[in-house]
Amino acid sequence: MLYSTTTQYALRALIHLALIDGSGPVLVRDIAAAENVPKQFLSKILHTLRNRGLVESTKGPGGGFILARPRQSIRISQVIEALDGPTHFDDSCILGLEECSDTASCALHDAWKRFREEYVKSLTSLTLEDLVKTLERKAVARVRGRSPKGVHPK
Amino acid sequence: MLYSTTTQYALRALIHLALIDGSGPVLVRDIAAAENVPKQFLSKILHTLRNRGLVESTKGPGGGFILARPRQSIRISQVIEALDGPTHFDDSCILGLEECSDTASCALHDAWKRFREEYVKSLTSLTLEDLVKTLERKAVARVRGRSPKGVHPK
DNA sequence: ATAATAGATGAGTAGTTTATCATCTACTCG
DNA sequence: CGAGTAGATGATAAACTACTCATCTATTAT
Repeated sequence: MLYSTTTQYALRALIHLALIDGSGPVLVRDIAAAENVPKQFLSKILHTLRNRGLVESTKGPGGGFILARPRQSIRISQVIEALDGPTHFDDSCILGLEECSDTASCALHDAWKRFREEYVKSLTSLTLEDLVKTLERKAVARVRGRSPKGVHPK
Repeated sequence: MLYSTTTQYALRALIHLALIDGSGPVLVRDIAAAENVPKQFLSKILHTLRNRGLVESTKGPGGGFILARPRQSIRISQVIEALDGPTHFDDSCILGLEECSDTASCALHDAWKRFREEYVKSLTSLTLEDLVKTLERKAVARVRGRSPKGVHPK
């Protein structure tokens, strides 16, 4: 598993918030139910996302969580960094060596470096807005796909 | 960290064995010292590598570990699978969803799929032999690089 | 005020990972 | 055979992850 459960839950919660962006605060309880995630655990994850400036919370009736910034300005890489730490995207050695740089490097350094750069680039370019659009596109495709009598786009 | 400590140690031990391939069995103690890894822990990792058919062990004086197959026929992907399980290269959902296939997929499914395919391909094509050659090439480059009076290759 | 609502937070539990220790088994050599 | 060598293995411990429980604090409505 590439990401910890914590990071997976965080991404799912933020995607959930991005999908209903603008409709006011969302309850932890509702996110937990919709995403099938333990409520109290999610509460703590959202708390650290708040400390990282990704969401805002309000207490009391009518309270809940909203995105702290517009969804097109929250990058997936920022979410992952917020929870797994900046070292996730570091040039740290894949074999766990202390000393592993471009000049004195392990056997997998070059292959891993090329790969990691692609990875970081793609996660840095993706925002919550992009994910919402992807989901909307998929939803449309599914509806068309299941239309009776073969109603398909040209 | 992409790989568990266990997998990192296993890769380092196998690369170590591949480097001195043909010189007879190597002691756990020697691998542990060279790779700076706890000896007894490494012993257990090597034991599971033996169960997976990647190394062979002999007890008693003159004993130790050797590669079970020629180094050009041990793929990096096989080493990782041997320890992290086959699910590591699965098409399992990056967001941890139960239901996430090409038809009903999460917001990151497509991006992740493209990426994972590249990743699996590169680890499947790399063998221990390739890593040994990489290290040898690097060693040569370093020696040339530090030659006095600017003795560099054309 | 006070009752209801909703997030915040400390303490504790269960399971996994990463080890360490002691002991056992198998093999070689003299 | 028996002494030494080297891997095999079970028990245990520390640290981390993924939670749960109980309680506290802040906000709103009446």
